[in-house]
Amino acid sequence: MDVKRMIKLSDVAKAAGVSQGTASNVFNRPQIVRPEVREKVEAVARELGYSGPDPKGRLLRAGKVNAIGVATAEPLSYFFDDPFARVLMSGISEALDVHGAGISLVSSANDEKLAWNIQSAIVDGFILLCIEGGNRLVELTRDRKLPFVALELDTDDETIAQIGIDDFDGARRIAEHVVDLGHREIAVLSLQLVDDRTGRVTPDQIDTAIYSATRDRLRGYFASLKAAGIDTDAVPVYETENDRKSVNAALEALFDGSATHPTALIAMSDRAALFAIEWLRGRGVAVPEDVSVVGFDGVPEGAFSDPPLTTVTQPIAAMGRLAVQMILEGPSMARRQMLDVELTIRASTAPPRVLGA
Amino acid sequence: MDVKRMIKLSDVAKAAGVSQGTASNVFNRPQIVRPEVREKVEAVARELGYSGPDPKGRLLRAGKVNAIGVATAEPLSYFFDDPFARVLMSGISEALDVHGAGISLVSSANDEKLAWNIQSAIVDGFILLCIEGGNRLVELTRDRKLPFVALELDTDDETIAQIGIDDFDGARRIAEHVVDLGHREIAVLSLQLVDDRTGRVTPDQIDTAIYSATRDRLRGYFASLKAAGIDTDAVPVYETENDRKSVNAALEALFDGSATHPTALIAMSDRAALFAIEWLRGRGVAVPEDVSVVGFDGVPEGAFSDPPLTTVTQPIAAMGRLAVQMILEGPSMARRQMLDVELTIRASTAPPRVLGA
DNA sequence: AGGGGAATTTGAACCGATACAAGCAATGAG
DNA sequence: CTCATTGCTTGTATCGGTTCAAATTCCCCT
Repeated sequence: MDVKRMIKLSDVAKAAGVSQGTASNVFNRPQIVRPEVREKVEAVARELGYSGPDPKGRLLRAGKVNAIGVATAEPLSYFFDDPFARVLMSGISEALDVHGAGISLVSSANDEKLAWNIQSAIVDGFILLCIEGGNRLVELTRDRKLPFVALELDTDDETIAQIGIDDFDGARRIAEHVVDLGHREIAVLSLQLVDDRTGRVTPDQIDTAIYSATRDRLRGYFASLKAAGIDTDAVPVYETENDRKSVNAALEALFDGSATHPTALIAMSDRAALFAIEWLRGRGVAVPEDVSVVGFDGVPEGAFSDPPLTTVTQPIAAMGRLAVQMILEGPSMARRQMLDVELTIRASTAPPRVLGA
Repeated sequence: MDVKRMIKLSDVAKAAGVSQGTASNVFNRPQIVRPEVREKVEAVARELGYSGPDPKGRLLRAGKVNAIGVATAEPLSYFFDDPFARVLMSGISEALDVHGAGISLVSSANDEKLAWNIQSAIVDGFILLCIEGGNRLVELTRDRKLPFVALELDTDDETIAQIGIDDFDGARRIAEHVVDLGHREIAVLSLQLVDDRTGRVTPDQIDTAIYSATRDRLRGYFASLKAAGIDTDAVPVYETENDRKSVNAALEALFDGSATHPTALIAMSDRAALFAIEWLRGRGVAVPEDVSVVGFDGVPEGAFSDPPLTTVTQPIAAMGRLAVQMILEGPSMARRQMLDVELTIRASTAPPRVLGA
């Protein structure tokens, strides 16, 4: 036998000789019950070792949990290890603290468990961190019929509440920075336009992208390049999977093949940019003297890389705060929020070396 | 009006012309219900927009939440901003991932809200992060009558399940390192022995400490100093509040007053040690050439400070994993677990400058 | 003493599910 | 043809509370 059955409110009520309703009031609205009755009930409760109503019961009746779930298709430790996630969670925490609400972390790298965890999470709403498997995440969450907002979700779907950044504008501005420095030979390390493809992209493939952020960033880059009189059809664009392997493959194609090479590399993520810097320095190519490199996202590591990375910084904490606000304030807010990004110019960019100098 | 009342299992059952029990089975043990019935129910559910049983209801019946709460008397963002907390949470996450359980973050800097949050958290157990206000936290949690384990709780209370480190041994070993280098003029930057007191401590105050970790570390230091033939009664020990202000005050007393000063500073926390290094360098005192400094805890920043900090490293992630295990495996485990620490020797310690050299 | 209004208390209905004993129908064995 | 089995299905109790209309009690006033 376990410790004998947990005693509950009705036990206390019976033992104190009052109705369950009154006992409930003793704990929830003590003012409305006569002091002597209250004390009697409290005494009995203490004697029986009863310490307040079980939240599980209250919950069912109340409906409100006072906690929101943050879900992602990664292991739980992602929330504490990943720099992006940490800043985001910090923003979320801040906003939630103001409301006195809690956070439930919902996650699993394994799809089956993820589904179950989302289905059974006890929360009032979800914030989805769609770094990976975003569509699946949205699909699963939609079934819960709770308010939710998606972050970093790469789609145009207007039926989903989401917070994003102005990809086009961010891309446009960083490309502008690059051409303003005088670069004309530019290559792009893109993220994926469609699944499972890497390598050089032809211009007409851009409009068939299924990932809208990739597409918009590309368009942003091209807008600035065109404005500078560069023939964008001739600009090499390589799709990568945002990992070292595919980035290196793209770099090999760009640098090993021909006599000339780009003087500036525009990467669509800081991660890719940092891989690129590493690869270049490994080859004795100086950054930014020989080749300038820019990223996108503004992860904290970019500030400490060597050289520090010029990039487009997302307002990550602000996104977190806004997400909480959208959940808690209900559907009164616009379904799609687009935040402005900031251009962060550090030391990975410089004017191109003058020929023959 | 809101969206019309959420439809529930009994609605589906009624609409499908089956009993609620059968409807429940369709979702929980589909194998045992005849395929045609199952399909009928599923069809009705889809039609009515019912997507699976509400976890709130299930919860009450099942009793198990499949999530554990991590509580601390700090704002929520503490979990993501503080380096110690992050490593700990990472360890907790790892262990929880294996069990497929979730995490609820329970916290609030405000005592009243903290109490409420702990009382109403929907969890199977708690891990208490007792950095601050540990006793209050324990008191609050005990009332929930759920399994819990306290981390960094500074007490000898044997009735509380807790995970700690061997403070005495860690202290002994780092002090040994210091005397082995040849230091004889040593000062200690202590944490608090009792509340609300800072400044120099007399030897006899040590045994009246209410904080056992502080006391044990001090005893550990003294054990090594005594073994090296140093008169511990003459060793200056300053209580600080682990903040810049009280650390600086102690340093002023140590370095500004007299002609001689210690050649080694033993701080009881990395935080205090890092403040000390900053203060010393601000005065043009070279670390470790003029003064060696050691810390305690092994926070990640210590590895990147200038110079990198010699310290006692706590097995933080291991503590997190163990905590989860203790909660999930029930009371079968020993109530008090003491983990070994590791001596991390970096560049903030060196032999003392030879006089007149 | 009687009446009216305020202050408490009661009892039962819910909240949304799961579990389990008991019922029923179909199949197989004897 | 009857009795067991097997395989679903049903009905109802239970999980642990909160809520609210109705009933009761209390207090004060005329």
